[in-house]
Amino acid sequence: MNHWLIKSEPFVYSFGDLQREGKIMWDGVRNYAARNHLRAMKTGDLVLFYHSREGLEVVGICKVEREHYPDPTAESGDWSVVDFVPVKAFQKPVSLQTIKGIPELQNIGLIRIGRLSVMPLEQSEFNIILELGETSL
DNA sequence: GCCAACGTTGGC
DNA sequence: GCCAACGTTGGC
Repeated sequence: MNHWLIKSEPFVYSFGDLQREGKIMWDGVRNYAARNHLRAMKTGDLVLFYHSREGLEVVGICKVEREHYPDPTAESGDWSVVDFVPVKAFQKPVSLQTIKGIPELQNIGLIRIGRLSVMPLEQSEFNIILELGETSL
């Protein structure tokens, strides 16, 4: 089982939207690094959901329900989507500021590669963020 | 609104 | 195949 973190602008699509709708096809990724991470996701992998631009915090957990398939919104190029379903919202959102203050989290993509929208996490990193969010599976 | 970081494009 | 110019993302 692998662990991941995805970013979304909440005014475009929020974790609350995912909870309401029950499922989302994660389309529109047009960055090769992010696409390759999508393709590496396996059914059941756990994914943290981060709100970018507004909120700036990890707000919930979702999981991969369907592994990658071609992005139907792509007019050209070789792009992929996966389907996510919500698992649970964090008891307490974990802010970017908090994450920046944790030495063990300095290597995550969220800190190191600001523009990356889909990134892998070590299990240890995933667990630390869950703890900070006062949330367990 | 600014700007740093990064990816992409296109001329050579 | 290099690299300058440009566009986009996203924190501040």
